[in-house]
Amino acid sequence: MPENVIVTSALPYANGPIHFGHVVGAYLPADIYVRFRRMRGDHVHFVCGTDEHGVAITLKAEQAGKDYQAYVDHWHKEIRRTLEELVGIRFDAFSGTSHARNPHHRELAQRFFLDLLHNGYLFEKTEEQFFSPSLGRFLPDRYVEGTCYLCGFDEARGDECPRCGKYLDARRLANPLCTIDGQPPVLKATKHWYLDLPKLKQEWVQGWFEGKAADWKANVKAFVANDLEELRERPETRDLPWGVPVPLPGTDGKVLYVWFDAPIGYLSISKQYFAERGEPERFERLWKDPSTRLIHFVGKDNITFHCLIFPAMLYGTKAGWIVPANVPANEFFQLEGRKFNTSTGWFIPEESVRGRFSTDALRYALCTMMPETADADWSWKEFQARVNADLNDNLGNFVARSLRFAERFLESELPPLGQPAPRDREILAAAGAAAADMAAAFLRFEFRRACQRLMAFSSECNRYYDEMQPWVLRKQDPARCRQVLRVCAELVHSLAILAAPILPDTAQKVLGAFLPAHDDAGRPSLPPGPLRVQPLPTLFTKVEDKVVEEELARLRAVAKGGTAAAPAAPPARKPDEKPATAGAPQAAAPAGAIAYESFAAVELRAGTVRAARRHPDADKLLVLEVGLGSETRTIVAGIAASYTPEALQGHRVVVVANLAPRKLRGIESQGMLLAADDAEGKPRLLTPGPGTPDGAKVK
RNA sequence: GGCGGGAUAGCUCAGCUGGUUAGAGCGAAGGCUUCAUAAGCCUUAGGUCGCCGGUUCAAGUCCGGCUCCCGCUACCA
Repeated sequence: MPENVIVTSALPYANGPIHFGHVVGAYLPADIYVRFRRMRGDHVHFVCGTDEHGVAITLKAEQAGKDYQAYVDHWHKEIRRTLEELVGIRFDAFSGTSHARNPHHRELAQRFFLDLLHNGYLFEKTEEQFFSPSLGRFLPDRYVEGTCYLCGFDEARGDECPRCGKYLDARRLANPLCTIDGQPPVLKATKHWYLDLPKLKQEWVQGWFEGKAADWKANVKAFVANDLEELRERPETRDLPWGVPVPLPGTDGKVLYVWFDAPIGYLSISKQYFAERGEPERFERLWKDPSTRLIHFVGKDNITFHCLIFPAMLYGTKAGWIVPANVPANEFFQLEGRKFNTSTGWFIPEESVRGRFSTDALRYALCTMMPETADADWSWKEFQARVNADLNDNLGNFVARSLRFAERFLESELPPLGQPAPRDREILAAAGAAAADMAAAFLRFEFRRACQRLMAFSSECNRYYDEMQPWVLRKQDPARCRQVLRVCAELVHSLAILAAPILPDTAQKVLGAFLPAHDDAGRPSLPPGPLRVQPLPTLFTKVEDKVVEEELARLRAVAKGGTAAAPAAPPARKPDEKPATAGAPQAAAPAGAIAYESFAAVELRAGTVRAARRHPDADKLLVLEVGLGSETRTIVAGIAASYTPEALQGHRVVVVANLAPRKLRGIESQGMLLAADDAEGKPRLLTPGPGTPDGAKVK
C-alpha cells in the first residue's frame, strides 16, 4: 500500500557554498531515497530550502556590505544551483526562511511559539545580561571573562571556570571584561523565552525516543541517548535585528532564535509549496496525518536537534503535527583524510567537476563512499576506481555489448520472450532478487549496500552473457541467439530500473534504447512482445589517471600552504556551529580598513626560540622561551598541534612584543607569535628572513 | 583534559542478538574469451580480525585495561 512520506534534507545555511560533505550527508541520500520511494509507488514530498536567519548571516552580510536579504538571496541561488546541477538533486519544494522568500514562514514560526507558550513549554525570564556599551550588543556569557567567585581563578569565562570546572553565573564574576574588545561590560536587563526541555523530556520525549527508536540507525541512537541525559532549558529568543519577530507586545528588537525557526522551515516551505499550487488544504492534511512518515536526512552534527529538540517542539504545540519517523543521520565526510575547508582550499572546487564528470558518476561514487556508519572520505583514486570499474566496465559495458550485438548481428529485432530456457529463468529471477535486496537496503538507509548489490547483479548479467556466448550462437543457433539477446534486453532494462534512484540520467538514457518507447520508469519488465532496440551513445567514460593526478597535485599544493586555485568563498557555517548568541563577537570588527596608527601601535620583533616545553595543563599549548636580543620572553603559544618542543629549538619567529601579558592556563605569556593556518587549520609559524638579528623590528 | 567514533586481506569496507575452514569489491598474478568502451569470465591471493588479560565448551563478535587514529570541545586568535 502506498505510503505518504515527507522527506527533508537539512536546510543549508545561506552564508556560503555547500561542498561534497554536505551533499553526501543530507542531500544525495535523501534524493536517492525519494526516487526509490516514488518508483515504489509511494507519495513522496521532498522539502528543503535555505536557513536564512541567525547572527552569522547578519555579520557576514554586514562585512560584505549587503543588506541581509540580498546576502541570503545570493547564497540561496548558489546553493540551489549547485545541488540541482552538480548532483541532480530534485526537490519538490525548495524555498527559504526569510520573509521575502517565504511569506508563510514568519506566521508559522510565530504560531509554534505561541502554541508552546500557551501550553506551558515556553517560559519567560528576565535576566541581567552583560551588555557591551562600546559594541552596542548583548554579550553571550562565554565572551565575558572575570575572576571566578568559586575558586578565585582570574580568567574564568562567563559560562564555565576552566580551573574548577564549575558552571558559573556570569553576572557574579568579579572584574568582568568583554573578551572581544577588552572593555568592561555593563549589566542590563533583558527578557527571553526558554524552551522547557526538561519538562518536555519527562512528559514525552524520553518515552517517545526509547520506545520508537528500535529501527533507527545505531550511530544515531548512541548519540541521542547520550544527549538525552543533559537536556536543559534553552533560550529560544535573541536580541537581533534579523529574524522572525517575537509575536508578543513589547518585544521590539527580539526575534526567535535561528535554531528555533529553522526547522519550522520544513513546514513553512511545504505550506508555501501547496499554497502556490492552489491546494493549501493539503499542507495540514499531510503534516497532521499520523500515517505520514516524516524522515529527516541530516549530518551527524544535527542529530540532537532533529531527534530531540525539534520533535519536542512539534509535540509541545499540541497542534497535531507529526513527529519524525526516522532520522537517518550520516557521519562526517572528509576529503582525502582531512576536513573539507572552503577557506583554505581543502575542498573540491566546482571547476574540478563541472563538465568533467557526469552527475551520475558523482552520485554513484559519493554513494559508495557515504559515511553511513562511520566517518568516510572522498578519495580521487577511489572515485576513479568506482567510475571505471563499476560504472564503465561492469554496468556500462554490459549495456553496450548487449545493444551493440543486437544492432550489428540481429538487425535490432528481438523476438518475444516466449519460453525462456532454464538458465534464462535463472538470470531473470536474479533480477528480481537484486530488486528485493536493493529495496530492503534503501528502506534501511543502506545506500552503500544498494550500490554493491547493483554491481553484483550487473556482474551476474555479464556472466550470463559469457556463458551463453551469443557470438557463437549467432552462427550455430540463430534462433537461440535472438532469444538470449532478448533476455539480455530484459536485463538491461532491469539494470536501468534498479539503478534509477542512484543513476537517474543513465536510467533514462537506457530506457530510451527500447522501442516501442515506454516511459514508465517503475515498470518491472519490458512488454513481453517483440522488441526493437537501438544502440546508445557511450554511457560512461573512464576517469583518466591524469585527472586524478591533477586533483591530487592541487590538493598537495594546498596542503603546502600554496595558493592553489580556490574560489575565494566564505566558509560555510558548519551545521553544528551554533549561530552565535545575541551580540556575537565579530560584530565589533569593522569590515573595512584601519588607520595606519592602529597598525603602528603593534610592535613586532624577530626572535629565536631558546627553549620549549609542553604546557602542563593544555593540549594545544607550548611554553616557549624566546630570545629577542636584549631580553628573553616567556610566551605561551597554541601551536602544539603543529610543532614538537624539540623541533622548535632555534626556530626563528616573529613576536608581538608589546602585547599586554596574559595568563594562559596558569602561565603568563609575555607576547604572542605570528602564525598562519595551513590547509588543515593548523598554525604554521612565520619566520623572519636570514640575517635579521633577534630583536629586529618588523614593519 | 572532557565527550563521541574508529582500529578486520595492499586499498575501501561487510561481519546482527558469540558457534563449522573470517567475507565482498577494487588492486595484483595466472588462465580463458572476442559480442562489447583494451571491456567480460574463471582461478589464486593465505589477513596474530590494534595490544594484553578475563568470561565461556566456544569471541573480530561479550567484559576490563592499554596503545594509536579521527571528530567535537576546552586552553591558543
